Amino acid sequence: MYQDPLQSRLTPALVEAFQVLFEASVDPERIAFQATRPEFEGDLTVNVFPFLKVSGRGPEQTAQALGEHLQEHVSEVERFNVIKGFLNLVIADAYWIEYARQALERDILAFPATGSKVMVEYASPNTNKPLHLGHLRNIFLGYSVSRILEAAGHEVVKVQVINDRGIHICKSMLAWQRFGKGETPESSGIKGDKLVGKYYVEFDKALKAEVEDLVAKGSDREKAEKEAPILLAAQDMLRKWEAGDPEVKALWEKMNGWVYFGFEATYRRAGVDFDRNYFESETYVLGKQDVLEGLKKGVFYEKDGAVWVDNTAEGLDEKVLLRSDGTSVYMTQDIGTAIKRFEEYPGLSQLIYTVGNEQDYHFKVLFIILKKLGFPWADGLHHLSYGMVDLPSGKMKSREGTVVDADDLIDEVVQEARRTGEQLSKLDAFSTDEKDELFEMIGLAALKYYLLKVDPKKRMLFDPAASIDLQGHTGPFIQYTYARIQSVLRKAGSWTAQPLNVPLVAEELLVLKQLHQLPSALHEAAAKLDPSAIANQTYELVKAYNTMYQVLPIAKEEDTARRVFRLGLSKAVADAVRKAMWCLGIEVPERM
RNA sequence: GGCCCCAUAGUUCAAUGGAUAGAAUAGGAGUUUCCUAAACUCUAGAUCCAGGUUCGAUUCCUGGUGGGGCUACCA
Repeated sequence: MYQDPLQSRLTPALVEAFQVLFEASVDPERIAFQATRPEFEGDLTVNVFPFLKVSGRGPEQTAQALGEHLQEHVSEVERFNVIKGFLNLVIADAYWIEYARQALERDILAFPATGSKVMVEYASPNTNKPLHLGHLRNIFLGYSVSRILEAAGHEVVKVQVINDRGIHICKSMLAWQRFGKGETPESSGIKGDKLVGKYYVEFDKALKAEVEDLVAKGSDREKAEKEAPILLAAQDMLRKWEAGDPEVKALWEKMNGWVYFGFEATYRRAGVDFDRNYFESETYVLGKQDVLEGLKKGVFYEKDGAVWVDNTAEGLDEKVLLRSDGTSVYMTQDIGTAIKRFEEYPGLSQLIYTVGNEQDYHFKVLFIILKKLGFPWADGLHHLSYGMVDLPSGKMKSREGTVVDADDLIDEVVQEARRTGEQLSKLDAFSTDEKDELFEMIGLAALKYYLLKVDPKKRMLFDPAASIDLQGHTGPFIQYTYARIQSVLRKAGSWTAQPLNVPLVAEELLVLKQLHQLPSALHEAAAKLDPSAIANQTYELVKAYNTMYQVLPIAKEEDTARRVFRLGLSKAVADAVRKAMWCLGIEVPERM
């Protein structure tokens, strides 16, 4: 379990106290600290209820005895008070002042290198449609987790899977061939992924028309939906693709090229990148051999000519891995791709799949299979499962046209940032380019923070109005605080940090306590693959800072020692905020 | 049908089994001759229901209600 410096100082002292006072040995893991509630005096609280059996005394007596021991033996503990079973410890100012000094000198959000290498997969788009809001949660989440793991000392490999083959892209290709009249992104001015998406919709329209036509002619609807000529033509195209037909391949390459170019533009604007792209067209053949070997080893079994895995002992079902005609299913290629990745990147300790929770079952099965196949790395597989994004109007459904397009959404948040920014008219000194850059930064911060402040596991509601909010618990609020500090530091001119030897005032202490919590939040975020931990603690920190800023003079403080201390604290907060936001994939401006 | 996830102020989100359940937003009241008011202060407002475990349950267990997802020799 991770402990901050204070806790790792106090824990052994408490263990010792139990030994000395009660002749009892307690498991250090069981000693839990919590921040003292603001209505009581103290900084850190130890709850002694769990140890009453060990101490053989009442809660007050136990806490009192422990408190006395700590006060005597731990220099950081200045005094304490006991309320019921709660031992509230007052930590000496010297500790906090020393922490402020350290935070000014080093990056408190950089953990020592662990030597372990982690692969994070965080996008797996199909190439027949542009990216939407759901992809954005996926992308921002995965990117942030990559950065958090990096800050936590791991080496990270960021990858995406591009589903570039299959019936979906053939549908777009066929519709373009029939109705496109040679339209290209250049000729139409339409972004490549949007153009291909347009023909996917065209296909769907044509298919519906054909089905209606067939039904009107007396055909059964279900049958018509399976046998509409345009659908058969698309299936035929897929077969030609698999057979390597040069004409089909050329068209496929051309249209996928448009899509990649479009995706790249969106990724660039969103500020994310990948170290390696996996294309389904290259990986879909993988896995078959591995399944056959598994069959030989008796891990799988054959039934009606198909290869199955039996996971009933694990509480799951049986699942086909190879059809009776020998062809693969999704699971097959995922098995093969995982194996390939561990071959390509020897020594990977973890492979994290950032994929929506509708695939929970799929990954449970995948991981069990790889374990059954005996791969030692199978324990390092992890599904970072995130919840769906709902709209106020309900679920996003591409069929009903209720999806929120990623590019449009980014445009909107940036526009909103512009509207507010122009209104506040604080930016007169900015050039047009500088303004553009700033509004882009603010808009994206609003969007990213909105999506990242929520526990990834949970389904969330995307309220467009709230997502472009720039006030309150938002990314722009954090950016604003950062810019504010930079402004103070600029105005302060040059100064030299020096230790403070007068008591801290309440507002300074609150800021320091929140700053002190930030590394723990990073650790939690890394352990749980949950950016919301660091997002929320960063918010707590800037809130405390703003309160201090409001009530205490900083650059204008007349007492020099206090002045440089507050400047130092301000800079330490700004540095930590910048790094914390970096962990979320969010940039911070020097002015706003 | 089977399996999985979720339920907290009007709304959107927090809360390692611990003290009087925190924020934001919307509502009400204030703060600017002073370092950026995208800020700050005050105010009102919530654990789906019923059992159980525990010194102590929003948290764990069982049942119920409501919502969502998965459950093809489709991709």
